[in-house]
Amino acid sequence: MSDIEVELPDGSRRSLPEGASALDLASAIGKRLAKDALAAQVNGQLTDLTAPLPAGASVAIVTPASELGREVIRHSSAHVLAQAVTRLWPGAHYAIGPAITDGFYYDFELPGGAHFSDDDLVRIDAEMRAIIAEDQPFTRSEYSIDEGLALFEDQPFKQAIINAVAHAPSDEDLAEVDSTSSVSTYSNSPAFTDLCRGPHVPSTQRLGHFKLTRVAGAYWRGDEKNPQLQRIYGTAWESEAALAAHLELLAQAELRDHRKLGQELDLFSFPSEVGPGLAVFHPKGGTMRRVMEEYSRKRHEVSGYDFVYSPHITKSELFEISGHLDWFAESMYPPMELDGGTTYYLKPMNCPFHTLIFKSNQRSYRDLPLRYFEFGSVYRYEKSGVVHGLTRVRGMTQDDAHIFCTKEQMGEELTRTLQFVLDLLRDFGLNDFYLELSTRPPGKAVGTDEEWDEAEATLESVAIAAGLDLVMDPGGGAFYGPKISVQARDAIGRTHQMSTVQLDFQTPQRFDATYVAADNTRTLPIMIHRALFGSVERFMAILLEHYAGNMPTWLCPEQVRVLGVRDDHDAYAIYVAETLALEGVRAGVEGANEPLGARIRKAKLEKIPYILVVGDDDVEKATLGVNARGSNDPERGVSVAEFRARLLEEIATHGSPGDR
RNA sequence: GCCUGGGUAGCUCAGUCGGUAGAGCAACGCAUUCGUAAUGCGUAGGUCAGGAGUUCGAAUCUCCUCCCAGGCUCCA
Repeated sequence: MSDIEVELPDGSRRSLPEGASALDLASAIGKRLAKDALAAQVNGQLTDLTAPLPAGASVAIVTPASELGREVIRHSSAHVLAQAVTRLWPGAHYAIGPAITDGFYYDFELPGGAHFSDDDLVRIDAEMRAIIAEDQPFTRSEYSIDEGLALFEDQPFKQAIINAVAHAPSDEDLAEVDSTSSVSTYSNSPAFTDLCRGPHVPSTQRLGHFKLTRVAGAYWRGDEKNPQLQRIYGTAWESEAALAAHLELLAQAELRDHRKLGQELDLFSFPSEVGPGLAVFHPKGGTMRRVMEEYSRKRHEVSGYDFVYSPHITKSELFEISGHLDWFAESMYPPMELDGGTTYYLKPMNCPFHTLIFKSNQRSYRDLPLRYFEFGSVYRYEKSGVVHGLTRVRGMTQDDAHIFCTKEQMGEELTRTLQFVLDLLRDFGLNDFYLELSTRPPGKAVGTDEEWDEAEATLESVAIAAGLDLVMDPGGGAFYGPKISVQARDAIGRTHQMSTVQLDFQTPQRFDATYVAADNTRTLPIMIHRALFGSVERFMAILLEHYAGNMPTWLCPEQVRVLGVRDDHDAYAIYVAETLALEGVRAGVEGANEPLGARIRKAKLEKIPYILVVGDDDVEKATLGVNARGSNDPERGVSVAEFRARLLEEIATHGSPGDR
C-alpha cells in the first residue's frame, strides 16, 4: 500500500498510509490532539474525522476551542435535541436544525398540533443528557435521492428538503446536504437518523456543555404563509467554563438593557394608556435628549443645513404623489376621514414635505445643493410583535435631512455627508465603524442603469476614501436608489445599524421637482436622504447600552450633586452648586436629612458623574471633596476653581469621569 | 400578525391545595446632624392589567381583550 502526503496548517507535510483518516493523522501528531479532535478541515471543507484523506490534501484538525469546533459541537447538539424530542414525542416531525452564532436551534412539528411549553425544556434537557451519556457514535451514510425519500417517508420536511435539493436547491437546502444527486445522513443510534451534510463530533459524549434557552414559533422556510413550527433554541460550548462565560455575558448585556436603565434612571417610560411603541420622556431623559438634539442642531448649522418644519399629518394626496400609499400603506396608521371625505394620514416619513419645500420656489442650479434638516416626528404602524423599547417604536423623531443637488455635485455631497456622519457619531463616543453598501435590487430598480452605476461607484469610492471596512449588500438597495449605512460596534461588540445615506432617483420625478440648469433646461435634482441618529429614541437607547448608563458628563441630566456633611453646610453646598450652574453645569444639592453614606449611595446609583461632599474644612478653605463616578477613592480638598475648570474641560471635550 | 411565557403597592418581587393581600426599597411624618455606597421609629399606599364565566368563595381555574418579554415574519 502506497503512502499519501498531506499538508498541515503550518505548511509542514506528513506521510500517511493510503486510506488514512484525519483521526489517524491526529494520532500521528500526538495523543492529546487525537483525544481533542472533533472533525477535520480538508482543503477548506469541514469533514468527519473518520473520512479517508485524499492525497495531497491540506488538512487541519478541528478542536473544540475554535470557531469551527464550536460550530460542529453546536450542529451535533442540534441533532441530539432532535433525537430527544423524537423520543419524548413519538411521531414528531423534525425540520431543520443548524448551528447559529453561540448556539443552535431545531424546528419541530409535534403530533396533534401540540406545542412546547417552557416546562418541556427541562424534560428535553434531561433526555439530551441521557443521550449524551449513552455515548452514541455519529455515523454517516449516503443514499440516492429515491432511497432518501423512502428513508424519511414519515418526515415530510426532510422529504421536502430532498425534493428541493434534487430540483431547485436553495442555500438553506444546500446547508443540509452536500450533493444534489445523493443525500447523506447521520445516525447516532439505530433509532435516530437525520438528513445532514455533517460533519459531526465522533460521539455524543463529546457534547454536554449546553443549555436550552427558549422556545419560539418559526415559520417553515421562514415564510409566514407556511405552517408555523416549534423552534427550540440552545447555546452550546466546548467546556463548562466557556458556557458559564457566555451566560455571564448575557447577564451583563441584560444589565445594560436600555429599557431597564430607562426605568432605573427615570429617563422614559411607555405608559400602557398611550399605546405600544409610544414613549414619554421624563425630565431626566428629556434633558439628555435635549442636549443631544441641541448638539446635533449646532453641527448641522455649521455644516450648511437649513432648518425646516413640517406637520405631523397630511392629506392622502401627498403620499399618493410620493407613492408611499402604493408600497408603504401597510406600515402607516390608518387614515382619518375629515371634511366630507378628505382623508388624512399621520406621516411615516418627512421626505415628501421637504420635496414640497424644494418645489415651493423656482430653484436655480446656483442654489444647489440645498440641505433641509428637521427633527421630524414620524409614526409607523409597526406590527405588534416587533416593537421593542426605544429601538423599534411606533412614534419616533428622525434627525432627517434631504439634500437636493446636481448630478455633478453628488460625489462631493456624499463625501461630505459621510464625513459629517462619522464625525458626529464620534462626538457621541462611538468610534468602531464599518460601512455597508446596498446596491440595486435586480429587476425592480427605477432610474437608468447609468445613474445606478454612477451612484454605486460614487458611494463605493466615498466609502473606501473614509478608510473603513466596506461590506457589500448586493441587491439590498431600495428600488429608488442605492444606500450606504454606517454600522457601529458598541462597548460589548454588538453591531448596530446607525446612519443611512440613501440616494433617491425617484421622488423628485414623482413630484416634478426640478431646478433650472445652466443651459436653461428644467432638470431633476438628485435627492439624498440621510439620518444620522436614525431616530433620536433609538440612538439614545444605543448610547445607554454602549455606556451601560454611565453617560459622558455632557449628556448626564445631573452632572454634579453637592452634599453637605451636616445641614449647617447646606448653604455652602448651595453656593457651590450655583457657582457651577452659572457656567451651565447641571448641579443638584441634597440637604443633610439623611446620613452622608446614604446620600452618596443614592447619587452613585443614579450614576451622577461627580458627587461633591462639603464639610467644615471645605467651608473654611473654599474646597470640595470630589467623589467621581467609577471611583471609590474620593479626592479631598480640591479648590472650587480647580474643580470647575476640570469639569468644564470634561464637558467641552465630551469626556467622562476617569478619562484623565 | 404568529408561537411561547408573563402582568400582584411608585420600583423589585413573594403569595402553598381556590378560603378573601405580603416583604424590601421608594414616598410621607417624627426623631437623628453624620466626612464618602443603606440611621431609627412610625404612617400611608392595592378594582391582584381590564372584562366575562365556573364556584358558597377566585390574585389562584376557564374564556375574551389590552399590555410586556423572547423568538418568527417585517424593517420600504
